[in-house]
Amino acid sequence: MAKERNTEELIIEAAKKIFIKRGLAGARMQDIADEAGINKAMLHYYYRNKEKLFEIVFNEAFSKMMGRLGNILTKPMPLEEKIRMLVENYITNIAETPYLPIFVLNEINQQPEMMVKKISSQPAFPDIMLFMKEIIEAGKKGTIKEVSPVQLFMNIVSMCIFPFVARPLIQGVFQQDSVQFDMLIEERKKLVGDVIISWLKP
Amino acid sequence: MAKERNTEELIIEAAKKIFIKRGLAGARMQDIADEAGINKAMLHYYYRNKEKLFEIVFNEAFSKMMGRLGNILTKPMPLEEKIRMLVENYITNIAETPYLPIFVLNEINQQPEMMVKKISSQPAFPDIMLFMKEIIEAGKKGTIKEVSPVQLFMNIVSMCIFPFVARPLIQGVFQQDSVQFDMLIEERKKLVGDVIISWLKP
DNA sequence: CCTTTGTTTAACCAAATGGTTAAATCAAGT
DNA sequence: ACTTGATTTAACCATTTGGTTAAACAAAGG
Repeated sequence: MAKERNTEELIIEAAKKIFIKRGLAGARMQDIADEAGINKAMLHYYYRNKEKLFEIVFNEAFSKMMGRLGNILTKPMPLEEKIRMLVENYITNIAETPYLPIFVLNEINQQPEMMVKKISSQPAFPDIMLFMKEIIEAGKKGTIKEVSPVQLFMNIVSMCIFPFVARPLIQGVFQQDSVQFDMLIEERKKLVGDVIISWLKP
Repeated sequence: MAKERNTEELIIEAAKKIFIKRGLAGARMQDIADEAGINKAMLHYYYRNKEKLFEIVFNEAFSKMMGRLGNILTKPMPLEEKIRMLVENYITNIAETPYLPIFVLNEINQQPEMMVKKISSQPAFPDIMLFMKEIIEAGKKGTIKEVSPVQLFMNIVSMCIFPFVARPLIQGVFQQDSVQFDMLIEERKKLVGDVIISWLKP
């Protein structure tokens, strides 16, 4: 009955590559089939249609992008150390799949309603909520300056993700080749922490 | 001979709306024609083909996004004040056309080669280069901490632009309605300046 | 009035694209 | 060997889509 059970896997891997590169509108089913080295009909046999296939790819990409934040946030350690580790870890993780952010962000902007549904059904990011509470309490206690935890979060995530999203622009404007760009990113693993911590000093 | 000379303008306006909303791959020529309230053939009559039309829209969007930086950078004033004004002004400007950044960034990532060509032919952003020199000198003089001007620039632009690019995500995760989001942005006009300045304190 | 020249439209076209199907293939189970 | 049920393929289909064209229209100029 069952043949090689990895046709499904082949398809998903190929779909990831094509969708993330071209986006939902720009991706072609034929290209995904070619990338996987299989017949186009197999895509529909295993995953019904383009949207269903896209949904799987997108959900995984989305989880990957968000999940990387959580696992740091929960660990118990001094706040400053935690923020520094969060930044370093997050940048390192993104650098492994640098095209994920622009893909996820663009598709989200293409269908903002999807976001509302997806978020509403999800566990509401308890890690992030806990971290925000920690920030508020540290502010009241005087350990750090009192700041809006949402703004803090936006600042951290902005400085971690944006360089990857704007990579071709940055390389163009500042005339940086790929090696130089990677060095900038490496430097930011500490630098972004510095920026945030200096801002939070009471 | 000539009828209403604003058909060309109608087309451009419609093209902007559709391209910025859907991207190059997602935009449909028929939708642009409908938006402009004219016959589809007119698009080709005035602008040859989809790519030519897109190029016009993209170039204007790109210039708009970059140009907004320059006009602040050149004015002579104390560095701290200049940075604060730059941030406030840039955020205000982006807020007027909040969909431009994700559009420009996504299309750039879709065709990174185009970036190289476009940048190479442009005046190389002399405003930005001057500003970077000013940062280096202020660092040597001890007015501010010695930092990489490229990193400084990335930090500023990241915190200014990213919130707009990630808007649906931010609203979802932090359960912010549109009014609340606008308030966050308003707050950032000063806050981002604070973050940068505190980091630059010697 | 009629010619001329730029503008606009409806109809049309070929290629691309997402999706389907009927037949072929393959791997057990008997 | 034969049956059975899942898997795979080539050919096909309907729709969409970017682009074209021939004819209609409109506004001067003579």
